[in-house]
Amino acid sequence: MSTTIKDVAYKAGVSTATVSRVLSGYSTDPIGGVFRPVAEKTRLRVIDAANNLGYRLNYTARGLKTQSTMTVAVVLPELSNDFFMDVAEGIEQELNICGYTMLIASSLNSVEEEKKRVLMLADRMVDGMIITPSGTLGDHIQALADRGMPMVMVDRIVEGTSLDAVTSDNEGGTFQLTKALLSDGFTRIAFVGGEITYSTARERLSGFSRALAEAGIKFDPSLLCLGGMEMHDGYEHMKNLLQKPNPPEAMVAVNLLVHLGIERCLLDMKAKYPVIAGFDEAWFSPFLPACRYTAAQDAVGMGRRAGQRIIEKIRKKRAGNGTGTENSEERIIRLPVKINRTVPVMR
Amino acid sequence: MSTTIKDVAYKAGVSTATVSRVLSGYSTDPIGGVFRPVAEKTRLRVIDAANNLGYRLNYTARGLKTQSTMTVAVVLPELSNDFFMDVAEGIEQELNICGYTMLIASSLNSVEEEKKRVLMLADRMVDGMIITPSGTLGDHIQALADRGMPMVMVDRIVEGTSLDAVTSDNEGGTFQLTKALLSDGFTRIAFVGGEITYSTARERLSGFSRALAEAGIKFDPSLLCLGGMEMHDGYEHMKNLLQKPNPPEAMVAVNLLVHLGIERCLLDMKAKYPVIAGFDEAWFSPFLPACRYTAAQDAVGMGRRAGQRIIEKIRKKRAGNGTGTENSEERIIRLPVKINRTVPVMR
DNA sequence: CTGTTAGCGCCTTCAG
DNA sequence: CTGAAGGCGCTAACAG
Repeated sequence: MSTTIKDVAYKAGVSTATVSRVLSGYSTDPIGGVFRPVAEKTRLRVIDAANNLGYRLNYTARGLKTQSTMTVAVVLPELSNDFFMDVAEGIEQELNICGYTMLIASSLNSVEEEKKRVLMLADRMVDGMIITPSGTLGDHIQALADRGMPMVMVDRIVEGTSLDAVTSDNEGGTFQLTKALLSDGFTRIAFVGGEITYSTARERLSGFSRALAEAGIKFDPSLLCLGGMEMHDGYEHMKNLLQKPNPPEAMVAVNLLVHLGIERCLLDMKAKYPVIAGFDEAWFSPFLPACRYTAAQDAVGMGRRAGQRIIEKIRKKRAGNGTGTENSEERIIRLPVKINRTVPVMR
Repeated sequence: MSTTIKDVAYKAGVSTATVSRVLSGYSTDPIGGVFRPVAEKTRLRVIDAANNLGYRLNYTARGLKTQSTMTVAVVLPELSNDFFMDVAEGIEQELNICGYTMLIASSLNSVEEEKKRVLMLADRMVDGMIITPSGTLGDHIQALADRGMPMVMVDRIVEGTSLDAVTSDNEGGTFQLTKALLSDGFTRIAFVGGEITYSTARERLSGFSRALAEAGIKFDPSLLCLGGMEMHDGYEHMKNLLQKPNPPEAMVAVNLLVHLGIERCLLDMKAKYPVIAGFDEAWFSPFLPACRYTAAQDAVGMGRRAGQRIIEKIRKKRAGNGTGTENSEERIIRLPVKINRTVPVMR
């Protein structure tokens, strides 16, 4: 097969141990990083031999020995979703800096699939795992963490687990979004979408309620349109609202997809536009006729933080002390979101 | 550490060899699939023991022995791009069916990064690789393939390699897109965007030219705005076009991002809209004021085909005969694209 | 400073 | 039908 450490050893006239030493001792690899005592001329001979033979270190084999594969697994709910892919991009950036590789899988927003994928990945001897849980149940996640797998959650949080997490200030963001609408003079404000199995949705709803409460508004329950995080959910909710005697003047959309569904429905129905304040932002937000405010998340930043976090935990684990679950730092990082007023072009 | 085959063997009162046999012999795993002679009651004892101990097969270790890790690597130019993520989704679906796991990495559209990532992944002992090349040079790709790595290209093609590929009918799609504009009566049609290092861009340009030629139009070279595949490229090109004495009446955008840039520019400049026919389609296409036609690619389908293809090659390789590069079937699969007329809402 | 010796967890002849 | 033994490619003591 491929050329191995043995071939290099033979060609350089040294033992495999020596080859291994120069390979890991002098590498910029974060795993070793320490200077290993190998005579300079021996070292050069080895390096030469390796280059001539086109030798490449086999990480799988090394992993078997060192119990570390320099890979971390990422389990996301969907791949074809800008938001999660920005998160993934951030994670990859950070991992890459430290020489880690990212293994990615999608849970398709199903807890069952998630379980399967998580196990599959764990079987691949990954060093750690970053996950956006698809449900309210985190038993399988917690179980893995308890077995010693470094883990961090990103975006969505499962309460009752002891894992670290990186997410956005969902509550605060929605609070501000709602307040912006209020100070524009709107009072009949609907809240649209939100799968309450996701922490993000719950937190956003909570921010909305608080803003209304603080403003002393008594809320019309028929304006609470919970359920769903997808485009068609927004569409359906909007359709229902339009059929009511007294539709809202403004609305808060739980996320971008729901926001888009609403916009699309308004188009189709040729409805008089209510104003929308939507969580998430996209470069095409200005194209959306009803869009007035957006809450921009730093998805890439979230990914990066999650990446840093998992690396910390992996290192801490290797250094000896447990899974790092017991660290005293704040366990949940919440990144601020930025409220923007959409430039009202071409209404 | 984790429970191993040894523990299971001990608990079941058999040898590790026997455990291994039931594990791989009876598994639905495509690797083995063959019946191995183990007495039914022994088999059950082993299975029992494994379950009790919560045993999980270590794929890394197995890989070392079998030279097969049941993982395939996917190298894409960007992660935060709907199109490529749909492709990835398709790949994952197909791989998953056969028990393979997907390792993903992004080349950031840089050949240098691509090289690094490709090698990194190869060092992880992946069974095969699917790649969307970032450049015109495919030496590193071809080299890997020659070393026996099953590989297939997706979306973009590097000529001069002997690899299989799955892509869209870029030429035909753009041809039709252009023809649609022509039959609407437009004659001054610009072609905007297109990194000629990418086969997709070259093919699309070629389809455009053919349509014009067949219609007997003599083309104004100032309407050829080559370069770039990103939003800002579309923006800049449009800006330039608007400053010319005689801007186009219609335009073909090389892809979605460029299309969006154009739209955005038109908005900002409050320009009288030319009509756009754009390669790629999105659910928000109807929101784009200038959009008249789209060419929808089946990205998920492309991914699936690529997934199937790589699995075939991996199997063929294992079955004995080389890399499968020499198969007689058509090497390049081109999926048809669908031309749609955008419903002209709210202009 | 360097070579020898054991494995990491699993699979696979080769004998029974 | 099953067990013993050797090895995949690499690293980690332990001796020199």
